[in-house]
Amino acid sequence: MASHLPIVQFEDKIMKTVEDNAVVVIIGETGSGKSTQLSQMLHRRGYTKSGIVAVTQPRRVAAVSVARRVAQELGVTLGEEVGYAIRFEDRTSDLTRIKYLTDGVLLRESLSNPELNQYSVIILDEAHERSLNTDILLGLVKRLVKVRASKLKVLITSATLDGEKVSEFFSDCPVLNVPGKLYPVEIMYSEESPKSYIESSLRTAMANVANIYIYYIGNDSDVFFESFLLNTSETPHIPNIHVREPEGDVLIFMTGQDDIEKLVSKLEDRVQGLEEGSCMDAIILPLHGSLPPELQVRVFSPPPPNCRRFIVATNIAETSLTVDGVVYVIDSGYVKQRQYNPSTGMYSLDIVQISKVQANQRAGRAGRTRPGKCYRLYSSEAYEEEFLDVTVPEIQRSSLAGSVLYLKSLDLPDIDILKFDFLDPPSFESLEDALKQLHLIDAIDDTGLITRVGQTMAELPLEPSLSRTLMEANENGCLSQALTVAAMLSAETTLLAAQSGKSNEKKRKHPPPDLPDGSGWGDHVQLLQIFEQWDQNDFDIGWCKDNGLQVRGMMFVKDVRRQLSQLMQKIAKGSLNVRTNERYKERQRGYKNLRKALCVGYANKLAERMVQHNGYRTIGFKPQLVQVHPSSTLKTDEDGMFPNYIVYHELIATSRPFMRNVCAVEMAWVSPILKKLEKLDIDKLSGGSGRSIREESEKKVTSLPKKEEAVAGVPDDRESRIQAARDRFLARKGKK
DNA sequence: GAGCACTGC
Repeated sequence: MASHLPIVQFEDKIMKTVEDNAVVVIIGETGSGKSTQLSQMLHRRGYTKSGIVAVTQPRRVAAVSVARRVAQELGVTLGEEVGYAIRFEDRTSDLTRIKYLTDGVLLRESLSNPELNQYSVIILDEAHERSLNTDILLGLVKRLVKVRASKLKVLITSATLDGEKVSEFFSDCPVLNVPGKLYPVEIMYSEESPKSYIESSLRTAMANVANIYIYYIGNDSDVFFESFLLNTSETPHIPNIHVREPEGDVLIFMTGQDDIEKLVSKLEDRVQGLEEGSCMDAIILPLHGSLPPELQVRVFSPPPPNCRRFIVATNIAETSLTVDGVVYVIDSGYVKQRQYNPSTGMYSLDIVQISKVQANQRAGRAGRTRPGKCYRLYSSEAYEEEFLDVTVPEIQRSSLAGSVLYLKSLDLPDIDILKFDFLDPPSFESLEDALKQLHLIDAIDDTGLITRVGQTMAELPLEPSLSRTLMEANENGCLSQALTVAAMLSAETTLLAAQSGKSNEKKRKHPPPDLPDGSGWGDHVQLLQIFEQWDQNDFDIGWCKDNGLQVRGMMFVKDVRRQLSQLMQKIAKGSLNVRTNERYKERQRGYKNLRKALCVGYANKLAERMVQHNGYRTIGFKPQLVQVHPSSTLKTDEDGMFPNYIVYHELIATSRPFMRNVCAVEMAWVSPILKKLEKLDIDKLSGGSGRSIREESEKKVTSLPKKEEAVAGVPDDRESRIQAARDRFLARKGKK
């Protein structure tokens, strides 16, 4: 059946260890079969008699596909003995003994059943990816093991570099290693880090020897450098894969859409310049998240004979999508990562060095079908000395308002959020920021206790600002509209139809004239109007296409809205049906109520316009000068000025700090928030224990040697490393 | 006047 999988030989040892220990860490490399086999072994050994075996996955597709395979191997119908649960889709039944689910779903389940009594075993799979949800589950599960004594078994699968740390976290529980089923991958390092990883990737993939003469004529030093190296016979760091290496596809890791498009066009140019018959044909395929699905699936169809594919991808190819046929990997060593700064409340999207775990994951992509090669565009010294062992966990890069509210809502007597046992604790500042934000939106009182409003908010699968908006909208009679806005914002990035290439550039600058404009109040109102119009068009798919909206995204909005409506049903005061009022005056009154509810919900995301110009200053954080994103539909008055106060959905620094998705609010609604801010006492909010913990944690940090700090992921050190990496990156990219 | 990596409830 699955006897070819390496893990099967270890069954006795694994099961003996599980029997003797409450928690076991399993280090299983790619292809070991851990995701499909562990649950079946436990089933065979009778662990499914006393409860269900739960296996969490960070991604929906993984939960579904692994469940499907296990059902097949056991010869049962999916949804019976073996099932899965993801958002909007619960394919389990009373018969279910093995259940695959996303970590988010398990977290939601523990809200209604904090001890997760239905499960006899919980397997946290892919824990090394360190998703926000997995990290919270790790803390909860650690507590559960104590609470449920010997009745619960926990298995955690992770990566080599992380295993010991997880084991320490669980009182030095045993760590078992299971080999993977990857073919050997030869790793090649560059001698030094390149000035430009686009150029360097290009050279590695397809150096153009025919152009040497032309290059010599140019006097640009970089160009000369390239020709010099090409002309030397011992140049292992310019491997010229396409010309020198036997068949097999090439996967190139870039950081984002921009770089991908640049490299794709350069590669295409080189393919044009190749001498007829000198080597095999080549197809260049971009692969990134904002590519429409029909273009993404192109990477799954095999190339025509005598043709090599070059897949230029973002991180999406690191874990989410597996491309068959890849034998060569080119790794830039960088990734685009979102980080949150709790003192400014701002997110930024930075290009940072990947971790060793990521580098190895990328390399592994070359060895799935036969021995492969990985070309690292950085030196082995950089890998050893600069790269972090493990990716900085999401919990240290995100706003924690939602997670803190969730933990508070569990109301576990023995858990204090500020002392919560995290594998990698977030900074104290970040926790304080979360408490402050939660207090501003009435989710916790001034002593840090969760309020009734907060309790209901936690039950909604939304970020706190939106949950609070729904609560308030329910009070002032615009819940239906607020539900729509919340659902639209949940899908926002997948809403607009993807633009491919530059031909659509013009279309984007002139959006279809019949899409509503938010009546000048901003983007929330516009999102509401768009959905209402779709409703008036009987949720017609053609209507979406005509208006440049992604059908998938809009269907998702409908799903989310339905789910939220169901959750709100119990407390709803008015109708939850989408219904647009035909009369202008009543519509305006509806918008006013909605904006008012948004102002209450987004009290933690408020900005005040500067006196003389259209820049805004954030309120409630270390003040930042920020701008309304140019894509916003917010209107200026007859003097060309924006409203005095707005709330924003997100603050993100790209080329500059921008507020994305804003809504005009009124001074009268803002005043109570300002008063609340004046009275805010952070030490009281953190239950009085704040100061002592802060001092303790500061002491801890200063007493550690520098190298240890980096390993422990201490934020200050991390930031300087990120900054250093960014400086190096910018210097290489040659941004003058 | 800008453009966002990837997930998930």
